[in-house]
Amino acid sequence: MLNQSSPSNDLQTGSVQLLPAVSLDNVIFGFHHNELTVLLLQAKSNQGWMLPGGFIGKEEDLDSAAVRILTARTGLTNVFLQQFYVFGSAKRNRKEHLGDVLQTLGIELTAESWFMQRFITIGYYALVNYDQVIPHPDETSLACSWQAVRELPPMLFDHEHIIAKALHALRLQLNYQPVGYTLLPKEFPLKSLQTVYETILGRKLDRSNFNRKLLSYGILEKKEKHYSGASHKAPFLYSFREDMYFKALENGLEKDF
Amino acid sequence: MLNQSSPSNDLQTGSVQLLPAVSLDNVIFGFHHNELTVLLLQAKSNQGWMLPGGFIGKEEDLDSAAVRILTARTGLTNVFLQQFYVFGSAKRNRKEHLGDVLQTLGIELTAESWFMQRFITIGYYALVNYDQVIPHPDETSLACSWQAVRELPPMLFDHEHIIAKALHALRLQLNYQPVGYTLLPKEFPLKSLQTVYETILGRKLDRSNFNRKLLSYGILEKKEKHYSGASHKAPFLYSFREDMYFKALENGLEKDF
DNA sequence: CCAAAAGTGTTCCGTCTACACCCATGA
DNA sequence: TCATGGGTGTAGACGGAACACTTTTGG
Repeated sequence: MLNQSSPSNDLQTGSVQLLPAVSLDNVIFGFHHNELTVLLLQAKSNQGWMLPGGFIGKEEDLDSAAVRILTARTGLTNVFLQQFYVFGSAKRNRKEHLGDVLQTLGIELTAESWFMQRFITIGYYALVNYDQVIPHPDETSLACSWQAVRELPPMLFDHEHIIAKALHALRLQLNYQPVGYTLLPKEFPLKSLQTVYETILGRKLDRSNFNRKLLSYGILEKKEKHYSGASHKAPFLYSFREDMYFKALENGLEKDF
Repeated sequence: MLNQSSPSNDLQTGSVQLLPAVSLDNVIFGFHHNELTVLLLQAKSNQGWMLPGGFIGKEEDLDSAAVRILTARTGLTNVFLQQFYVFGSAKRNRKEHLGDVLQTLGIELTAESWFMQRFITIGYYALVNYDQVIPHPDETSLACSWQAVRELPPMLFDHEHIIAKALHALRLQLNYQPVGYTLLPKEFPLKSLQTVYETILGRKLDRSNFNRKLLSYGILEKKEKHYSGASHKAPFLYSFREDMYFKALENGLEKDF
């Protein structure tokens, strides 16, 4: 019976029964030093890097599993997290590496082992505030740390491809949904938000036009000036108007006149 | 062992081993009598309607499975077929109905039966030429036929929701990818393409502006006039320039000047 | 000649783009 | 007072919406 063949392992979820053949990988984007970064795990076994992922409980919603996995590595709850693609090529070779990982854990492998079967993986991407994350490696990992998207370390499996696809989805999202609420601190100068956009899109934007456009959406609220001590005009700080922001996430961005 | 728990049934794929816990549903859109239609199956057991779906072979690419399932019901190969969402709520109740379906087939059900487990399903949508489809019901179905999207019959499971989500994805696609190649005959008047767009979007478009816009993409090629016998000016026929069309599918639509 | 639908042109308006100009700040 | 970067203004290009006018066709 299927139930018996699933291992009652506690890798991810205590002794909960897991859905077989399906995994989930989170591409967690942060923003630091004007760079777009991703939170990655480094495998103990062979020093390769991988996305924080996991499996889905037998009676667990997909979205809940994604949140659970994200929370386990970052400590965060309540972030923007969205499914973007299912990677289902039959040749997604987990196998040759996964053997190493599991041996490190002392898990016995046979040809029919649950872990050796073919997996499809569901990709989610998240946007989180870099400063609020406390990276937690899991048992199979040497390290859990941020890496610049522009110069990724050697990645295992097809995870480099998954990141590329996530970035593509994120760029599309910019066109019709707001971005930034979960990436930036509560209050921020417009220039920071512009840099976020520029970083995601990979190109420069015109300051004047960017300001006008973003303000026209009505999702920003002007706060007091911020004196940084630099020898130039102090910029105004802004915060997102939560009600408007989430409405815009649902319905898409449109100017209201 | 997992292998033994999967049924060697021949519902979908002969006696091939299947991926457990994952199914795949195709939303196959056609276009007929100025209506957007979907190809549906009617269950023998309770007369409810459902999407043509199936399971994935143990060593089969996801995309290949989607094509196989589509081909089985339509006879078509080589159509536009695209993954759009994974439905992973734990409460996706296949169960109460699936029992009926399987009893009709004489398959024995126990609580631990393979078919009774919780499934996630991967949604694909397809755009096909209505006239080229020869609907083939499967063994569990009374009928396989086109139904208007605007007045769907009573649907089983969450399939009405899946169709709604597919339509939404299709509408988004119109903004940055061309549509129509697989929906229309090789040569067609611009008015037909406009009706396709209007049907998908659910609103009227201005004829003049539509023509200008579509022609500006450079994916259409003007052919000879078509005399229909109606008492009005004969429209020019157009065909898609395949090279341009597929380039635009990849890179998105942009006018080239 | 007429109705119907295709084809073409025009005007209006809002948005995007590029760039210029002024303002505040600390050195 | 100077350099730096923030804030604001503006002219031109571009694209979408609405609508008018012309052309072709069969009756």
